[in-house]
Amino acid sequence: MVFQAPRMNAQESAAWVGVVTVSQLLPAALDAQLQRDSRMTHFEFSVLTALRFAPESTLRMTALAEATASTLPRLSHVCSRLQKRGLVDRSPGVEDRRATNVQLTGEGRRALIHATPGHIETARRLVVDALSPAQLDALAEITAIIRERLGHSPGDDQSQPGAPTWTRTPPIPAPPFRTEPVPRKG
Amino acid sequence: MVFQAPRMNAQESAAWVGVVTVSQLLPAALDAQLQRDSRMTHFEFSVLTALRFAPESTLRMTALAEATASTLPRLSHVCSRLQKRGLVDRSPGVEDRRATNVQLTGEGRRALIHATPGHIETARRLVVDALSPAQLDALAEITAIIRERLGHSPGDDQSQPGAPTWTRTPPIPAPPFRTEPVPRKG
DNA sequence: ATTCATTAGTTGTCGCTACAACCAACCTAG
DNA sequence: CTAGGTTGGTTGTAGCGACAACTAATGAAT
Repeated sequence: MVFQAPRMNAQESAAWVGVVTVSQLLPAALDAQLQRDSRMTHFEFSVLTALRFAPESTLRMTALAEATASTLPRLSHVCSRLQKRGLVDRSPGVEDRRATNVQLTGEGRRALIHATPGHIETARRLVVDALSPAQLDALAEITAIIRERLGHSPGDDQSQPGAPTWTRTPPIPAPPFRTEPVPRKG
Repeated sequence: MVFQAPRMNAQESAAWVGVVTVSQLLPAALDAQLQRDSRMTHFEFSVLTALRFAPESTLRMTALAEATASTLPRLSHVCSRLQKRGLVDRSPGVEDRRATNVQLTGEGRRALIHATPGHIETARRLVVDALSPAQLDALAEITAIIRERLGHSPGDDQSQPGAPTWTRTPPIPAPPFRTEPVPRKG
């Protein structure tokens, strides 16, 4: 294994500083917009959106954690608050009684429908509409690579083939927004 | 101004979800590594690094806020903690007595020197070494565009020519790492 | 000189998240 | 059936960041 110099050239540094800065500012911007316009966190929005596209508008905690690239403890706290606000319901699982099923309520759906347009506008204004199609492709590819790297921790060397290579933060992304005018069936 | 559909196609969605997911996971990963190995936040690391490359290892709060793409209140809290830990000193300005000059202490420099290699390794492992030179260029360009968009808020329409176009989160990035083998003087 | 507005920074409070500890249900192996 | 381990989830705590309110110093206008 070749030793990598612990320094960066100008090209590397520009890319690194860029991605770090955006990673710092973008979440804050998304939270600010959603808080201001819809009184919810971007993470809460992600949770509600994940539920929205799930069958029965219901997911168990583990699935929800994967869908939002989050952790159980964080999710548990957030769902408690969302439940207190009446945006989701929680019920123990029937098949496996350890499980907890989280369901989007009518009020939750309404809140989400109210929040979505502004959020997508923000997403367009800050990122999507600012980039060329080629850049969008590049960004998707680059983030996919980084996400894969983010999956495994540094000490995670006992890679069983076929087994998941990540420990805590699963690489599965949040569900994308509904794409395009829905294609006709048949 | 043309109305933009509040939906995304597959291409847009992939890029958006990608950048959001990375923005969520990358800061956590950086914090985790630095906390584990050096007992400091990534933001604290940024602050110390900014000071390290400043003349006299000193910057006033405002400059430090710009250098770290942060806000005064946040910075103030962080500097208080860093001072308590003996990593920086704070002294009132002489020219302008409202100002506060923050200086890196010897101990702060030592802590930073201890932390830096591991952090750069992490940066390489997670991002830099995973991307081709073309991708690094693309990433730098894309993040520059997004950063510019992140500068101005949506309601910020009274753009005075020459005046800064941002309100709260200045777009100026943190100082890059020292580049390449240092060029010989003369 | 007095007033008012602006700039620089600090502080208080609240909400969110990470981490660790914990509990309960399931699932084997004996 | 029961002991030990694993999985699914919750809770407690401590620390960080956002926002607003505040103080203090500067500068400009009268």
